[in-house]
Order: sequence, then structure tokens, then C-alpha cells
Amino acid sequence: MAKSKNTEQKIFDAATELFMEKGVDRTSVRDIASKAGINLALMNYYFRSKENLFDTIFTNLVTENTRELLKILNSDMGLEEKIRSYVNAYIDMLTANPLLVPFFMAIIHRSQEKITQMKVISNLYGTEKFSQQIVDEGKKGTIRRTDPSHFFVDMISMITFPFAIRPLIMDRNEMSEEEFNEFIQERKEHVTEVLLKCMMPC
Amino acid sequence: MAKSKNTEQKIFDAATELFMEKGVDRTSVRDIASKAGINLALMNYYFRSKENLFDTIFTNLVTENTRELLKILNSDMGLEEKIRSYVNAYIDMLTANPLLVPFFMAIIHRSQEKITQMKVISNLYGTEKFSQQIVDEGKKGTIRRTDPSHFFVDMISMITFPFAIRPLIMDRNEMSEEEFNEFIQERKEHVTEVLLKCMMPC
DNA sequence: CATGCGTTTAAAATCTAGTTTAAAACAATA
DNA sequence: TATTGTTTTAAACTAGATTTTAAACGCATG
Repeated sequence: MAKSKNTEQKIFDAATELFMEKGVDRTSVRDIASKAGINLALMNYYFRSKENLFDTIFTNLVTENTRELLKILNSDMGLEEKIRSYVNAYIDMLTANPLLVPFFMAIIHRSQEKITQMKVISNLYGTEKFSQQIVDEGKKGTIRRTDPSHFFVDMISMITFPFAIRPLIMDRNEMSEEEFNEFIQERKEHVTEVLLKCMMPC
Repeated sequence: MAKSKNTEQKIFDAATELFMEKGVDRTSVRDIASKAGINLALMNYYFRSKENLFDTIFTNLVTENTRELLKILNSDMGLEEKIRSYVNAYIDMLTANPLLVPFFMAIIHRSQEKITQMKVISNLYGTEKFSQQIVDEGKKGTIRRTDPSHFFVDMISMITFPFAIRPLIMDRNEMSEEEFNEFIQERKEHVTEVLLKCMMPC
């Protein structure tokens, strides 16, 4: 029982990195083993199969990274403050983990049929309370009447999409890593502003 | 020389469909051959390798589908009309071809290093004229001063991202195919409005 | 009509990847 | 120390993918 947790963890970590970097299908079990510095068969010993290892990792990634965001979305903040914190927290999370979005995009494409994974991701977006808030404030006249589903899609689009096409943005604008990060930091303010402005009761 | 063009085309078409549907890595040359109704080795004869076939298809997909959009972006329309046509044309194009975005996202992840080297990519976003227009009108005061690179990213994010996460949106809102398409059609008006509103000179 | 050329097919060789097996090493404990 | 359960190793197995080679086909031209 000695090194068990240790080895299992090493496999888990190595696989996570490789999956995110090269994609699941382009990562072989042998890659994982060699990166983790363990014997090939141990992957099968601890996780029954590559696909099962992937499921484990995937679920873990989603739940780990969305806890905070969900909390904000379902908090009691006012609409403006909520939007601002959500945008900031989301962008911070993705900045710390820039491969997350491209990885997710690839997974959605890869496993459309795998409903379970879709369900896991759907958790990402527990928006009932937030939607209600938008409808309510629309009725009160505090903001323009706004369709919450479109609004939410706008929001996550503007937040996450730049990470999905990062290489293109960098290439197009001849940006270095740092310049791209600056660009992303600027977007915190920018996206918040766009979202608030378009629901202002003109 | 009899069936040459024919066979080459059959391979090309079959591969295009499969790549878009299942992803490049999960499509085997056998799949392609059987779908195209040709012998396994013919893929190798016409396109030297699977990877080379993929490059050909990818380049073709990009150029075919961006011609129209680029024309609009570099036309002499006024800003408002230009934005409206661009959003409409882009959404129409993706509606006709709903796998395009998820496919691209997967490709960006799959071949990051390769993609920036591909010259076709720069074609995707030839935005000089459009950017200039935004800067000019900002100076004139017709619109708020707006950073063109953020604006352009906002625009393509809101247009394309919903297609990338289509299964999630459908699952979350319990939508049928048709309902999703309606949702997307609504977005033409919605996105245009958001974009125009946020550059209005308050 | 046979020669040559582009095209197509078939079979074999090579490689890569996931999984399994069987035995060895190890650790804990009775 | 002997026993037992866990962990590790090396090697084998299986399946499939890709590439190569050579042979067959069909047709137009000399």
C-alpha cells in the first residue's frame, strides 16, 4: 500500500498534462507511462483503461474549475456586481489554465455521443437564479428587457472564445505570450462594459 | 485517365465528411476508403498520406468558406450595414455547415504549431480596412472610440461560439434541432444589436 | 496489335497502440 | 520466517493503421 497513492497520482498528473497539451487521441498510454516514469501496465492496473482514465480526469477538471464560478452565479450579488465578478473570475481561471478551453472544445467534438460528459459540462452553467434576476430587473425597468439565454451565451462567448483561438489571435496581431495576456486582461474591463452597456435602459 | 478525377474527388469528399463528423484522429484511412467505395491504397496514391490529405481538405475548407465574408469585410459599406451583413452571412454560412466550427476548434487544438504556418489562416481575418473604419468613425465621433481588435473578437466570438458548444446549449435548454436553429436565427438580430449598441455614442 | 501510361487492385511488410499475462519484488503481519 | 496481499516489471498478444511493392487492368497511340 506504500507507493499506491503516489503512483496513481503520478499517472493522473502526467495524463492530465498530456491530454490537455496534445489531445486525448494523440496521447498514447506509452507516452503517459514514460512521462510518469512508471511501467506501462500500471495505467491499466490503477485505471482500467485509457478511456476510463480520461473520464476520471475530465470530470475532475470540470468540477475543480467551476466551483467558484457557480458560486458567484448563484450568489446574492446585484446584477452589475455579479457580472463583473463572474467575468473577472472566469478570465482569471482561464488565464491560470489556458489549455482548458481548447481542450474542452476538442472534447465536445470528440465525444458528442457521450452524454455523461455533456452532463458534467452542463453543470458548468447552472444559471436559473441568474436568468431569473435578468428577467426580474427587466420587468422592474432597471435594465432593458433582455433574453437571458442569449445574454448568457454572449457572456461566455466573449469570455472563453479568445482562448479557443489563441494561436490565431497571436499570429494575426503578432503578439508574444505576454502581449496576449495583456490583451486578455484588458478584456475583463472591456467585456464587462459591453455586457452592461447593452442592457442599459437607454 | 478515366476515373481519375472521379476517384480523387470521391476520396476527398468522403474524407471531408468523416473528418468533420468524427475528427481527424478518429477517422481511419479504412473508414475513408470504405465510405468512398475505393481500395485502401488509393488514398495513398492520390494524396501521399493521411496527413497530406488532411492539409488539402483543411486549406480548401478555409478558402471556400471565407471568400464571401472577406468580401463583405473589405467592401465599401457603411459600418452599420457592414456589421449587419457580416453577422448575417457568417451565421448563414455556419448554419449551412454546422460542423465547421467544432471541427476548426478541434484542429486548432490538434495542430497548433502547424496552423500558424498555414498561410490560408491569415485569410480568415483580413480586417485592416474594417479596423480602420472603426478607428476613423471613432475619431469623427459617429461612434464611441472603440478598440478594433477587441471589437472584432467580440463579434466573431458571439457569432461562432454557440456552434462550438451546440450540444451543451441544446442539452441545457432541452432544445430540438429546430429549436436550436431558431435560436441561432434569433442571434442574427440579437448580436447585431449588441454590437451596434455598445458602440453607440451614448 | 502491342506498347506504354495512367489508373486500380491485391497482398505483404512495418509500425503503433491498447491491453493482458505471468512472474518477480515488496511490505506488512501473524 | 512464512503467508498474504499489493505493487511493479517485462514480455506477449491483439488489433488496426499506414506504407510499400508489385502486379493487373483498360485504353489510347504509334
